[in-house]
Order: sequence, then C-alpha cells, then structure tokens
Amino acid sequence: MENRIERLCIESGVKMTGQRRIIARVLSEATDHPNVEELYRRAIAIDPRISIATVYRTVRLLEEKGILERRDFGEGRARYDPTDRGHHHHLIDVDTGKVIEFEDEEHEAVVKRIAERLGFTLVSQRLELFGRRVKAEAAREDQPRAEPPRAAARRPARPIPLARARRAPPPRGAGER
Amino acid sequence: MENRIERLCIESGVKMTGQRRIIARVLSEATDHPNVEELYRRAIAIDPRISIATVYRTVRLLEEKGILERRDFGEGRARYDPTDRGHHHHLIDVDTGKVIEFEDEEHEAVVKRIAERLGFTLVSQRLELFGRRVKAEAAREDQPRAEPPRAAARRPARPIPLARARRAPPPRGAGER
DNA sequence: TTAAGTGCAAAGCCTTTGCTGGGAC
DNA sequence: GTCCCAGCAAAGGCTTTGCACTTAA
Repeated sequence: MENRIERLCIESGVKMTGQRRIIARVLSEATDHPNVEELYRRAIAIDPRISIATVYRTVRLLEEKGILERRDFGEGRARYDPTDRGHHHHLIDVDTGKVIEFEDEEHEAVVKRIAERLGFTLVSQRLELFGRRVKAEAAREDQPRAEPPRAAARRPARPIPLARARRAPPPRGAGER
Repeated sequence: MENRIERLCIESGVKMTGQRRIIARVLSEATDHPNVEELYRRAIAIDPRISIATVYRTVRLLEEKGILERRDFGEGRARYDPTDRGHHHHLIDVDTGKVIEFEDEEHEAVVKRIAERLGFTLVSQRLELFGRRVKAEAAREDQPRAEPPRAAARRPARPIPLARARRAPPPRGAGER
C-alpha cells in the first residue's frame, strides 16, 4: 500500500489527522478526477466518521500546498487532480463525459510563444479539449439522442460561485513547463 | 448607433422586449467581458426597470442562440462574450486581471491534431493563458506584493455551482475553426 | 499543553425558478 | 387574443464558516 499523497502531505508539513489520512489514501488510490462529493463518498466508505466540511477543507489545504490541482470541466463543481501525476491537460468525451489526460510539447511551445508575442511570460494555462470519438460506422448525428450525454459533458462552460478570493491565481498550477 | 446584438437577436427570431433591447445595447457597446452583475449595472443605468433575473434569463437565451458565449476565467462567476467578435482565446494578466483576446492558427492546428491522435474529432476547446507582463526593469519577484493582484486573477480554477444541467456541452461554443 | 482540526448547521454566492401580472406580435 | 416575458422573492447547489469539542505533536 502506497499513499503517495500522505507522503507529500508530511513533506509539506501538513499535520496528519485520521480524516486527512483517509482522504489522502482515497486520493492516492484514485485514477480519475473526483469531485468533493465523490471524495466524501469514498472516504466515508472507509470510515464514516468524517464530514464533507472536512473534505472541503482538506482539498483546499492540499491545493494551497500544491499537492492537488483544482480542475473545472464545466460541470458546476470542482474536480481534483493530484499534481504528482505530472503536468497534463484533458480531453473530455462530450458523449460520455470520460476524461482523457494528455500532454503535448508542441502545444506547450506554441502557447509560450503566443504569450511572449503579446508581451507576457506564461505563468500558467488552462486547456481543455472537448471531442467526439471517431467511429468507423459514421454515426447518424442529426438523430436526437435517446439518452443524453452524461451530465459531465452536458454542462457548458459554467460560471462559478464567487466566494471571497482566497489564494493565489492559476499561476501555480498547470501550465509551466 | 449600432446594436449588432439586437440585430442578431432578430435574425435568430428572439422576441424583442424593452429589457432585451437594453441588454442587447449594453452588450453591443461593451468591449470587455462583463459578468451578469456588471451587465445588470450597465442596464439599469439606462433604464432602472429591469431585474437581474431578466439579465440572467437573457444571457442564457442568447447563449442558447449562439449569440453569446459563456466564459469562465476562474473568478466564481460567468462572463459573457459576443460570438460575433470572432473565435478567440484569452490571456489574463495575473497582476491586473486584464483580459487580452488573441487567436492563433498554429494553436488551432495543434489541438486539432492532438484530438485526432487520441481518436477524437475536436468539438470545442477552452484555452486560457495566465501571464505576467514582461518588464524592462527586472522585477524583484520574491518581495511580497504590497497590493495583491486583482481578484479576477487571484481566484484560481474555481468550481462552479452545479445547477441542473441544461443545454448542450461546450461543443457549440469556441473551438471549431 | 496548546494550537490546530473536526462536525454540524447555518450562511454565502451565483444562478435558477414559481407565480402573477404585463407585453410583443 | 395568446403565448411569452418580466419582477419579485424564494429556492437550489456548491462551498465556506462560526462555534464548541477533540486531537495531533
């Protein structure tokens, strides 16, 4: 059993409580990009003595420590992505909501160049691609879908609860390379 | 006096009420990316007999009609961008919150290629760059800033109020080219 | 020991919506 | 004349927070 996240927490000087250890474990075992509610669900499956407020406080703390990155796939809630998985972007399947990670050096070079052309040094960036799987059998695309795509993909770019600004800008997160 | 947006509304078969005309005018005159509250402020300056609920309903309608695009700069609220300004992305100055529009053919080609490499056809995308102005006098960057950057830039990728999914995914908006 | 974390419930913020009266076509 | 729209206020959904108790170091 690993628990990379707990290790990172300790390295960052985060006081490890029982609840945080569980959340760290859940995060370490996750291979997807869970939102708070999902993290909470997985956490209470291990130990019910944990509240969702603690999950919110913990992801926020880990985000501030640079252990987690907050992602916004336009669903109306945040998702979290451990930074130790490395720098990457996401492609969301608009029909299934499935998220695919990728990285691309050429893209990094291009955006860096764009920023410089505009007189800026790139601090960070957000890139999400939305795509549809290429299928052999050309889909009859005009026909209305009986089953609408998953919520994840259905919600478009969505606003965001204001909430008092609290920490630094995107600068820290994804982007540098 | 122009009012491009009102024209677009009529072309799209949107019933023009007094309130919508005012909002259309505000949008036509805007050169920035106002959020709902800002639109509301500008609208009531012209005619106070308008409620913020109407602004919300109107931007949503215009978004569905493809006249507006919803943007999320990670501030906790949505901003709106008339689509007739053409396809573009944004670079946000992390120190001032100022938003700069840009477009780049090379980038478009790169992301299209990325999607294809992953077995997808690109439906849309979201790209935001966060950068810091390049200054002649090399800034002493470790020194803490007396004045923190504007809220706009300070808030990182932020969650998003869930709200029942309502229309199609990002597909429609920015991205295609 | 003692500062920090946790639970619970209430509050906050942006956004949506039910309902009633009003207006566009 | 009808169906859609606007206002208002309440509700909704995610997230934060005040307070009293518990716990890590």
